[in-house]
Amino acid sequence: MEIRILVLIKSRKPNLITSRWTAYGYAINTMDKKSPISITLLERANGVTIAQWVYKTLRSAVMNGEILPGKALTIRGLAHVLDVSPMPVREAIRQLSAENALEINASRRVTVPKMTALKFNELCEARIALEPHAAARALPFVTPQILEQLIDLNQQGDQAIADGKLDQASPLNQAFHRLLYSANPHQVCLPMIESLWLQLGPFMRLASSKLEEFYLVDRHIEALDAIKAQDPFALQLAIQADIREGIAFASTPERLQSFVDHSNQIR
Amino acid sequence: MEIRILVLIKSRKPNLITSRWTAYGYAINTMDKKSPISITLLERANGVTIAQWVYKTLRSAVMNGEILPGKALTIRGLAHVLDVSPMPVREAIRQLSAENALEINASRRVTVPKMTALKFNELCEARIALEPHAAARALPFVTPQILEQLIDLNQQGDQAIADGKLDQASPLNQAFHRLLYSANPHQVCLPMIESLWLQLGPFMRLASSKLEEFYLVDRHIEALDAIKAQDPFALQLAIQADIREGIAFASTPERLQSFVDHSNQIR
DNA sequence: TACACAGGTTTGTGATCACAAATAAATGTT
DNA sequence: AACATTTATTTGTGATCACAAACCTGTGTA
Repeated sequence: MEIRILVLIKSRKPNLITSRWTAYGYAINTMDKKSPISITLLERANGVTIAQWVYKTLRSAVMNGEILPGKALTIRGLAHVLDVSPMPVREAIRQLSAENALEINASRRVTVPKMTALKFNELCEARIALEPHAAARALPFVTPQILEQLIDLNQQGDQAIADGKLDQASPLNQAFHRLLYSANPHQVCLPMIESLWLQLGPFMRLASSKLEEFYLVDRHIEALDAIKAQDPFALQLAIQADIREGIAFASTPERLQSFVDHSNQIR
Repeated sequence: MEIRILVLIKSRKPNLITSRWTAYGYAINTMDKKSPISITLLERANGVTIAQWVYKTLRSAVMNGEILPGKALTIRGLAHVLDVSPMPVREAIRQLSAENALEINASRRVTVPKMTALKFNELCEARIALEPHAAARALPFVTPQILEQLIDLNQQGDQAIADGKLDQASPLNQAFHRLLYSANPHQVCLPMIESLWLQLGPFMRLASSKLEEFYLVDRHIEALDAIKAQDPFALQLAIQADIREGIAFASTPERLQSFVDHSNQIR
C-alpha cells in the first residue's frame, strides 16, 4: 500500500519555505524512499548462474551509463530491483570492483567511479599502450575466416551509423576490436582491455549525450588492409589512430573538462 | 583420531599388484582424505574484514606458489584451513578469478591456472608493453622523497641478494616497481600490472626452485639514473631491460619448456 | 581389462538470519 | 539559524542451511 501526500517535513536540505521545514511530495510507504535505480535487465540464458547474470546485467548497466557516477549502490537495493537475493549481488559487485568498474570506498559504499580529465587521459593512453600491442600479437593468428568476420562487423558498424542507430555502433566497434585481439589463442591482454573499456564506458556515454551530433569515425579500413598485408606496424598505427579519433570529441583540455563536468553534474 | 594402516584397496590408479587392487597407506579417518592444502596465514590487521584477509592470504599463497597449478580448490576446504565460514572465501575466490589469478572451469572448479610456454611469452610481452609505459607516465610525478625511497628499496634488494635471502628479493623488486608506477596520482595501469605479476608469480617461484643457483639481476641503477635525468625514454629502456633480464632463465624455448614441464609436473 | 552404471558423498549456489557499523533523521542546545 | 546530540533505520558482513549438480568410488558387464 502506498500513500502519497503533500506534507511539510523537516529536512536538512534547504528549500523555499524555511531552512528546516520543506514541502515535499512524500511517500509514507518506506519502500519508496529508496533511490530510483532502474537498469535494463538482460535475458538470462539457460545454465547461467544467477550471480553471472547479475554480473552481466550490472556490467552492461555501468557500461551504458545507466548508473550515474557517484550514486551509491546498495546490495539490498540492487537485489530488490533484480528480484534476487543479496547473495549473487554481492559476488557480482565484488567481481566488478576487481575490474575497477565499481569503487568500494572506505566505509564500503559502492559507486560508479567519477571521471576526471587526468584519469581520462590515463585510461586512453593505457588503451594506446595495450591495444596496438594486442593487435600486433594477434595478427599472425588472424585466419581468413576471422578476417571475413571482421569485415562483416565493420560493415555492420558502418550501416548502423548510416542508419542513425548510434547505440549499436559502440558495441559493434568493441566487437570488432575484441574479435581481432582474441584471434591470439594465448591472449592475456583482453581482460585488461575490457577493464579499460568498462572504466571509459559510462563517461563516453554520458559525454556523448551532450553532443547534438556525434560523428563516429574509425580506422577499421586501414586496420583491415594492414591485416591483409600482414603488416604489424601498419596495424598498430591503424589501431592507435582508431582509438585517438574515437576520443576526438575531447580534442582540447577545455572541451574535455566541460564533458567531465557535465557527466558528473547530472543528478 | 587418525589411524594409518597398510591395506589393499581398489583403485583406478594402476599399480604393481594388479590393475585394480593396489597397496596404499590409507587414512581411515575421512577428514584426512582431504587434499593436504597448507598455506601460510597472514596476520589479520585491525579493521580488516575477514573477506579481505582471506583475499590477501590466498593471493600471497598463489603468488608464492604454495598452491600447485591444476590442484582443485574447494570453498569449504579453504574455509576449513583458514578457519572461517565459506562466505568470505567465496568472495575472495571470485575476486581473484576476476584478476585471472584463479581459474573457474565450466563445472565451477577452482584451480591455479597452469602455465604454458606461449602464455608465459604473452604475459612477459604484456609486461613490457605496460610497465615502461607506466614508468614514463609516472616520471613527472617522482618527487625527491619518492626517489629516495626507490634508492632505499633498491639497496634493500641488493642487500637481500648479497645475504642470500632470495625469498625477500622478489617482493622488494616488486615494491620498487610498484612505488615507481604509483607515483602517478592518476595511475590506472597498476592493477593490470599487478594482475600480470600474479599470473607469473607461481610459475616464477616453481621454476626458480629448479635452479641450483639463481642469479638475480636488475637494471634499477639505470632506472634511477633515468629518473634523476628526467629522461622518459631512458627510463622505458631501463624498465624493459629489467623485465627481460628478470626472465633470462627462460632464454631459449627449450629451457622455457623444461621449466614449464617442471612446474606442472610437481605433484 | 576396459567400459558403463549406480550408490553415496562432496561441492557450489543461493536464500535467510543475526549483528555491528554506518547512515539518516529527528531532537536538543546555543 | 547553525551546530551538537540522540534515536531510528539502513547497510555490509559473516554464518548457517537446503538443494541440485558434480564428483568419486565401488560394482557389474562385455
